[in-house]
Amino acid sequence: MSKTAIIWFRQDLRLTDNPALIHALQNGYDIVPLYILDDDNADDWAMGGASRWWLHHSLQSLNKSLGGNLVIRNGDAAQIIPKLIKDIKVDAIFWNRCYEPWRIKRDKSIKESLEIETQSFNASLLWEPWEPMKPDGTPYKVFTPFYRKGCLGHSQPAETQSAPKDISYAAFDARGDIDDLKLLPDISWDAGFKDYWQPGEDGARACLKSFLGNGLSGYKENRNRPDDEHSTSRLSPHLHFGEISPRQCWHDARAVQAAGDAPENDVDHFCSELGWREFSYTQLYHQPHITWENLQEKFNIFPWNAQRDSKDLKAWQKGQTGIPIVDAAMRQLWQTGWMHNRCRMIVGSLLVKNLMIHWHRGEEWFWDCLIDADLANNAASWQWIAGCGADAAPYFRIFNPVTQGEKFDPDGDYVREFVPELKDMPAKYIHSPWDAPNDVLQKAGVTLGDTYPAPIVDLKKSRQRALDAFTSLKDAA
DNA sequence: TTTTGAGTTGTTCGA
DNA sequence: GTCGAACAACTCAAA
Repeated sequence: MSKTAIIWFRQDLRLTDNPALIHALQNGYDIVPLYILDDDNADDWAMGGASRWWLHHSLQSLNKSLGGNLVIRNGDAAQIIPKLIKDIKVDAIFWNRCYEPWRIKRDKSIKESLEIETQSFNASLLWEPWEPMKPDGTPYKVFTPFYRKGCLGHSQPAETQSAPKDISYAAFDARGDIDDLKLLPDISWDAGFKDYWQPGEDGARACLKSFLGNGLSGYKENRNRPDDEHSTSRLSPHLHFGEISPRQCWHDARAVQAAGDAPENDVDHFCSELGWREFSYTQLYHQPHITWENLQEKFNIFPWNAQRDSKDLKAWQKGQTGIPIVDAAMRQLWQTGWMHNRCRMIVGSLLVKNLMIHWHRGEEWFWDCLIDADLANNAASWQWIAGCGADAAPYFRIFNPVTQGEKFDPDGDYVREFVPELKDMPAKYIHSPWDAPNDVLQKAGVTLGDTYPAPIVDLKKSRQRALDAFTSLKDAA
């Protein structure tokens, strides 16, 4: 007599190294693979537009790998799952854990309410958020000891498990249709996305392979260069949707090192970036309020400039600030659904410090626009750049976008790619066109305030204003 | 309990 | 052009 199990796919849209799936098959279950788009339970954090685009294509890829057997539902998982269990004769349900507060709450409630066997597994993290703890049992608040002692001192990341060879499916016809989830936008702002990305497990594997071959060696230095498309792994959306496991990224990178094809310090640095992802998840798990509340309470009285929200925020969002590297980065985000990490810091610093706009506005915009939008990483990183996080940048660390541009995009190629109005500007002035002599501007066909905006903010004055605002916090405390 | 050393990612200024 | 110091003081982790 065959047994049937639902495999509830969530942020683990893969067959390789998928513990819930492998567990079911090893224990002789026929499976019903299921995906539920559950906006009902998501509180403030229903998936953003760019993420939905990615999800649509990732589900199509997964469904293909599953021989067209993926069951699709839309709505409250707490109602859908009991109904499915009743409709199909199901003996067990298995899933891989998610760590967003709303999902933890929902999954716990579902687990308690079901009368069949349920079991959850770890597919998304190298270490569970409750594993790297200080000797006194509390979570780390500083990255370096968290990673070195808490993570590396805890255990080696588990080995990668192969994809199952044979999958037996339980008979079930009412599968539903991915198209009915209406994940793609009505207005086709996503036109450029497909040129840059291949969602799905095959795309994820290709992405890792390309990075290990082209980007890993030299990563520690080159990772800061937005003008070099191979300088970062670009694995973030694949990791977010679980199309590849962090364990595989870790072990495959170490294997390249063992083969002598990448220096140890580059591989260490890549692994520590995976560690930062773990750190974000640990923070969110132990302090679920970080999505909206300043981790450092003294920031609760910070004088954010609410008046600037409308005009300056729009200019920032649309890449029309008149500051080239910022505009290039914000347009990269809009066009490709992704932004280089170095640039995320630069645009974040400008928004929060120079424009003194609340980090919530940046958090919301990134949530909607990023294909790799991830609750833990997004919240923790915005708190970091705003200076109110657990292990945040010191307040006086305010990025100068001109200096940053000259340092990390020295030829201006990144700016030229995304800000074509400036494509004929010489490298010397491309990061600060307002400093260029008239004849240089004229030759490049640039008229500030006409063909390209004049800067919306004076960098020097606004820097000082931010410093003064932080000083006022200190005085108030 | 107390003490000590350290803390992702920067900028500016002056020698 | 290059280099080191100042930018503050605080919290965290661990001895």
